[in-house]
Amino acid sequence: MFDIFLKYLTDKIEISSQEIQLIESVCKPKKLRKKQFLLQEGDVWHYNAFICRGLVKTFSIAENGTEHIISFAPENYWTGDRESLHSGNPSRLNIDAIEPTELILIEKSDFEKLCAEIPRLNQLVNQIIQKSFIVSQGRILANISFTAEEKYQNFLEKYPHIVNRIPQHMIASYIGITPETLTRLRKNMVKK
Amino acid sequence: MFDIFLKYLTDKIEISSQEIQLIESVCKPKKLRKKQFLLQEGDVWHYNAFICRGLVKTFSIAENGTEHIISFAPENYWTGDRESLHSGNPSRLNIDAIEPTELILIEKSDFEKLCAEIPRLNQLVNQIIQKSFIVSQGRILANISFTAEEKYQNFLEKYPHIVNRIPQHMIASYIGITPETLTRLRKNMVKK
DNA sequence: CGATTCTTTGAAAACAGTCAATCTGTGTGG
DNA sequence: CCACACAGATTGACTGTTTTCAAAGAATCG
Repeated sequence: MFDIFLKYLTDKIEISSQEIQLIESVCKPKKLRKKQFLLQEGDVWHYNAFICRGLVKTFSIAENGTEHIISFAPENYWTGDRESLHSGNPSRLNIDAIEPTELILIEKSDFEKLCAEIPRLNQLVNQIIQKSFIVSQGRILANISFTAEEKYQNFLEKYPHIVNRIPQHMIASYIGITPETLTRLRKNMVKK
Repeated sequence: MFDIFLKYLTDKIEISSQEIQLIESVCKPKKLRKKQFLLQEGDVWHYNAFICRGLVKTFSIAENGTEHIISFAPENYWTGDRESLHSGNPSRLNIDAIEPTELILIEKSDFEKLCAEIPRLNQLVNQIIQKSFIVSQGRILANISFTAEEKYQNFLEKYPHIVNRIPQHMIASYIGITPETLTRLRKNMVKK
């Protein structure tokens, strides 16, 4: 499992074998079964999590019980709740596994030490956060300016690699419409 | 104008007088009249911009000419297009002044030098980006899970300090509804 | 196979958008 | 200082889209 993470890292930055050892020493591998929670509302999140295999989703649950999906994270993506991680407050989010998943957890304090020791890693992390921000700005624009159909199209274009691994009703949740509406809108799209 | 920026900085991080000189040497003050563009679609954005006084908005223009507002930035906020800044591609966004505005521009290359020279500043920048990301995640959740009325309520709660400086139709644009719908929804809220 | 999860369908109701007209307040130029 | 122009807000009537709820069909998994 660590080898996957290592491959990801060495693809992005140069690291010495000493640094690799340091990193490995703080990595906690974890496996999730389908539907198993990685983070549950009310708990404090204090990790950085890297997905090696599988697929998880981050979501919030409304008072009426509806799930609203904030993000998907397949292999080679990071996940977690940065808000809870940063503030130390109980999370309002949930993360669970859509597929059986293998991931690596790094404790907040360990991760900070790593970043202090390995400047390139620190840079990488900051780049990732910046990129996440840019992506989420794009999603906001889609949210406020696109029609339901355009939002779906946009999703298909942006995430072709994971579309067929995600049930339709979760895509509906992600783009902010009901599953029924998505069904109908797809029927319309086929016609054209 | 620089004094405002300096106050902001010294409130957040410690800086030596030498560093202050260095910073000041790369700051370009700029004034905008109401409705004046800071950035126009198609241009490449290569600054970091700090608002000292006034208020600007960042928006995208749809094919039919509708403006979709992605963010507001009043005094003591940063603005710009991180996507264009990062990629070097022409921007798809516009930034213009809602109020007469005074701001400070720092060239991308100068800014990078500053960050390299002043680690605390670099840290501050990364914190700001991380915070922006957390905020935009919250906005996405609001977008996909709230009703129009809740979105408006949410806006009032989150931005009380600037609500009365922003015309209603711009708030409507920001939350992704038409100005007419906002009018009606406000009338409903008064009743209760 | 049986159970569960996911998708589809239908009909009605709620909601939001469009377009055009009117109203209100502000500020500028004569 | 007034009148007029302009931007912004509101209203009405209408249309179109999306949700809701309930039920029935697929598909998948153990």
